Amino acid sequence: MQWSVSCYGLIPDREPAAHHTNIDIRSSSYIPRAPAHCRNFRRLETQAVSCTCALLSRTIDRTALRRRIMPTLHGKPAPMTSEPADWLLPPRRGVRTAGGTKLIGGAGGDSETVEWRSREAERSKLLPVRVETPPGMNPAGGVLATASTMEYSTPKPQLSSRANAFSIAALISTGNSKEKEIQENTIKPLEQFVEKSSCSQPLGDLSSLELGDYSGSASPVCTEPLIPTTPTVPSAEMAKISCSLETKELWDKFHELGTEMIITKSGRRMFPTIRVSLSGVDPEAKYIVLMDIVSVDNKRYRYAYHRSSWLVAGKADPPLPARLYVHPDCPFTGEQLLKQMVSFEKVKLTNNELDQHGHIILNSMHKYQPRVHIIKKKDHTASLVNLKSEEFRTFIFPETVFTAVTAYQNQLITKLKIDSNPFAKGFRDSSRLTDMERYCFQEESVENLIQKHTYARSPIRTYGGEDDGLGDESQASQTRGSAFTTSDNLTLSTWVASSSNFSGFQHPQSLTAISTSTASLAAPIPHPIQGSLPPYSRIGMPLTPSAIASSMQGSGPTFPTFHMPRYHHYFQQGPYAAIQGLRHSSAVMTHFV
Amino acid sequence: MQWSVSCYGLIPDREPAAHHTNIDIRSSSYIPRAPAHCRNFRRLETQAVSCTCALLSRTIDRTALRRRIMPTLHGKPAPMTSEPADWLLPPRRGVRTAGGTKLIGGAGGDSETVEWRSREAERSKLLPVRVETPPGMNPAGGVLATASTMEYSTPKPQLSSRANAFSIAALISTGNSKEKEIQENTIKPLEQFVEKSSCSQPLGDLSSLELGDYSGSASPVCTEPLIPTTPTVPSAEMAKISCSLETKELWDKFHELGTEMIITKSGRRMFPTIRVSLSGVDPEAKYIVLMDIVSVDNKRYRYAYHRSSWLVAGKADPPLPARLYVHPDCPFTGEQLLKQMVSFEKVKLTNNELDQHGHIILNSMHKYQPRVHIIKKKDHTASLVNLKSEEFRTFIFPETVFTAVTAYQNQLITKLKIDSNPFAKGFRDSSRLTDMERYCFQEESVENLIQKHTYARSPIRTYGGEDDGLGDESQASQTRGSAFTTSDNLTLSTWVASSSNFSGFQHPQSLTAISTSTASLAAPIPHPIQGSLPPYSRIGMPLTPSAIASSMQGSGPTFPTFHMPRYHHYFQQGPYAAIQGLRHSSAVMTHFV
DNA sequence: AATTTCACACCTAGGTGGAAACAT
DNA sequence: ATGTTTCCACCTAGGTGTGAAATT
Repeated sequence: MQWSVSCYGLIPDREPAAHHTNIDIRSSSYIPRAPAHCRNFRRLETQAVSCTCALLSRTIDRTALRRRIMPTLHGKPAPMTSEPADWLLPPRRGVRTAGGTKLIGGAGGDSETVEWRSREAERSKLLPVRVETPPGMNPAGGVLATASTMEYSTPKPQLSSRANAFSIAALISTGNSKEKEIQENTIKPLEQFVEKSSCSQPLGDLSSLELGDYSGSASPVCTEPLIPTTPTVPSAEMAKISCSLETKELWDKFHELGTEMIITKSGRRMFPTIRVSLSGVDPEAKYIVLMDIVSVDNKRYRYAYHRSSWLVAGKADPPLPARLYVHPDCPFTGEQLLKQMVSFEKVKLTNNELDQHGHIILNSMHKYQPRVHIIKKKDHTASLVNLKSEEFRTFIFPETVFTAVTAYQNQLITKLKIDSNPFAKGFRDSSRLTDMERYCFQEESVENLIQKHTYARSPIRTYGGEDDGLGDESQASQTRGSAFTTSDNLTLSTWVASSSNFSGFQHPQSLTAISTSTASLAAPIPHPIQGSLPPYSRIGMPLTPSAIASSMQGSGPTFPTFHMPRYHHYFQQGPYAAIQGLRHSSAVMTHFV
Repeated sequence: MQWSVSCYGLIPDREPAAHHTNIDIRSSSYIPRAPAHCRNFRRLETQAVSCTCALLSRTIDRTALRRRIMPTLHGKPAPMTSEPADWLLPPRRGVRTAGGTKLIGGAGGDSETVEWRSREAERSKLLPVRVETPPGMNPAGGVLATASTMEYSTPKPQLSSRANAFSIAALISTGNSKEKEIQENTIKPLEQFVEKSSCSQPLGDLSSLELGDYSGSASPVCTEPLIPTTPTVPSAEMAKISCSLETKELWDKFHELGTEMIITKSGRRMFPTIRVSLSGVDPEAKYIVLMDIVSVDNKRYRYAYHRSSWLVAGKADPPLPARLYVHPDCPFTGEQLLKQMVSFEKVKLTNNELDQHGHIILNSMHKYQPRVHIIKKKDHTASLVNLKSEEFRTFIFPETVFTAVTAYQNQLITKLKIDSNPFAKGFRDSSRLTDMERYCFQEESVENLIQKHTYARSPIRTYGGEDDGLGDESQASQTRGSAFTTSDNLTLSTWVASSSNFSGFQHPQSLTAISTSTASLAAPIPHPIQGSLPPYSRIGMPLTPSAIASSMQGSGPTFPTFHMPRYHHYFQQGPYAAIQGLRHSSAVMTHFV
């Protein structure tokens, strides 16, 4: 069985033989990506053209098969008879050249059939994964979602059908009220777990926080605390601080599907990135902004491919050394915080217990909640270790809950990551919006939308110096997070010392909806920042307690610098950041104001 | 006339036709770089193989001709009869494949001859460019330099001859005593200019520094000061500070040839990078480290291609707004400065007077001297504007003098940049050291040398956290710079205010040799830091005086962070950084110690 | 059988010099 | 005739998911 591909629009002075490639998809030797002479096609063409011919046909191994094909069985009524191992994946990307794409061959027997079957099956993954099919949803699992809820008519049957099924548009809540309502009325599986587990957990030994004493150790091995939800009453000054999550829409998209974050030995960035805007700070004061990630519950999970859902797989694995990630630009002046957002794009997650890079260490298949802390450097004459004088507040955004994984479980998460993370652009379907589709629906291309939003708004989070046209998504929506604050004598050292205890957990139940808050969040139970200390500065050394402590003494300013690469990077982070709603959920969730 | 090339060692399953390319070098259409199917060869082969077949033959335009061929006429006695416009450049890079290289064709008439002529002529550029042929040097200009001074026998005549002429080894002072002595006894043309101009310049109006008053303006247009060389006596504390230039050998190499730095509208980095190590600082104190670039003299230069030398072309152009470049990691703690070097790799040079990015603005074809300043943040309660209390010192490394250009003038500088800047690796001759040469001279490959020096030494400038094997050139040689210090009431504001005056200049005459200093450097004339203010922080805004001022108030620490990409980047910066001497010129040039 | 690791193609982001086009 | 600008191929550096292989 052979597929062959012809690419149009190539520079004409190449030999035709090089343009035409025959690949035996049954050959025992797997063809990795496009061969060099195929990849070269791309270079011969314009930027917009993606042509990876060799990938039109390939075999997949068991694991990939199970992950990619099996989940779709659940949602699709079409009977599956053949062994999954015999299936073939459809081309991972469509072939699109300047002149068009044409499948020439494809003379396969059952393979071809199966390929189409699985392609249809994949389309069924359009809608968010649910444990139960919610009322009002298509029981079949959303095979028709593309056309029905997104108001797209059926796309071209060949490559574009699958491509469109996973298109940005198909995965976005574009404000279409019908789908919007359905989603809001539906219990998301992740939230089910979160809320169930949070409710089942007692408050626990949060009161016995001062047992351990690792504060003097350079590399204390501390365990990860659960989320304490009952903060003390903050000082009036700290209470005024509010914190909003940038790119909330993107986070929401992931949250609906059940966010997963890859963890690797060498460390993997989070995507989406935690980005917050702080307000209510004193422009003259200095602040430390940091984040950590704490367990949501005491459970280990597994992903049931046949049900496309997460299941509890038992008790949590032994806790790992907890780490703080201090923002590399710390300390900030209040003035800075008011003008610019704080992006934690550089934080990395790892499953390596012995990590020496200061990455945050997590257990795979566990559920986690990132937290953002802000500490006021109140006393610049503070000693190195005695940090009892500083105040801090903690903000939690429930939509940022995620499951740590070493490989993606839910294919929709993979798809959403690919479509929204610019670094994964190489895996996108280049035929997402073909010329035909644009013509048929008079719809603006994604690129146009991005451009519009890029230039229609003025950058509010940056100084105006960089005239490179950045500023897209600068008014992207935000959401105010719930805040836990303490101004008592709990310190970073205490966080370290106390983190060897497992604490009870109660997830903020009312925070899953935007713009609401409950007074129960202000219960006067201290909220220690717990965990071992992160490495020192940019140098890669573990941050010792004294190092973190010394970083908070004094009132030194962040000296002016000229470059903003750190803030550049994800200002445009793929289609989502730009085209997802301009709403700004400005409701401040702090009840201390 | 046609050249054709056959590349060996390619992956065998490519069509032979694709391996063999015939290119009419007389064709009117210029072939830019290697065509795609030729470039592809490179990908098919190993990393070490570079194959850009199409460049074996090409025509060049007038400008390139004048710049590249004409200079070689001067040094070469061979008579030139034909018009330069008819010449052909030799292949810009050699063709080297895993299996070897073979010139198949080459049936040209005079073109071929001329090509060989110019190739030989290029070899004459081996030695530093000199205005006068110094005694002891080959009067012909060094055509035989490769064989004679480098103790290489005549290399292979074809591609490798030229390749070797520009090899790293040929351009390095490898410690070979014979050449070393010759070089040290020779007056370099740039130094001639520097010293002549410095001597001919009166001290000038250095005393009338406080005339202007731009200190309150956000974007004051100030002129660039000449180098003041007579500092006041520093405070005892500041006098202890010494500053050494990292990668001095690389700077020396460029200095010998007459360093040129490209300036572009959008800004161009410096190469080599200004990197200094500071010692004698108070570990507990906070410091600001910044740099600026000042005119060396009041002259404009032009490059005489036919003489391969720089000539004075008249008085300097009107001065441009002077800019300070504050190191983006400021403020530093003294502890940090003692542990790590300060790299100004991100500073950019521009010729755009209206630059809004905070890049340093220079006049093309003018000679400049970078300076490094360190300011102690003495009083953390200082007001925003009143900065009269801080002390600072200035360090000048004469080997970092350069001429700003919009296009390289001296071809040897181009060659050295290409060979030493990793970003220019694409322009390197892959055949610099062929297998044959290695065999003949039992010489270690450049790669081996780099590797040796990479792993033989332990990193001393970084914390040990990053275990990625970096640390090469970590003990690379340094040289102590001359220091100008003041502890009087001259401030950054004063620098701004006074920079609209042209000041006299006296270049430190004794600093061209390592480890010497003259007492005249300590003459008690204030050394203001002058110029307009750089943009604010990473945000891209011009740095206002108050911004720079506020950055120096308080005693706040640089908060610990985890990543050190900024310090990674140029730790390995091409062969030179690694293989150029392990000497550490540790002689401290400050006479205040 | 489930999960983790690894090498790798393919991106983003941006630093190089070359050559032609442009400006003066 | 000389100097400058622009575009581009070709690098460095590193962030993506992929699928086979390794590990548990």
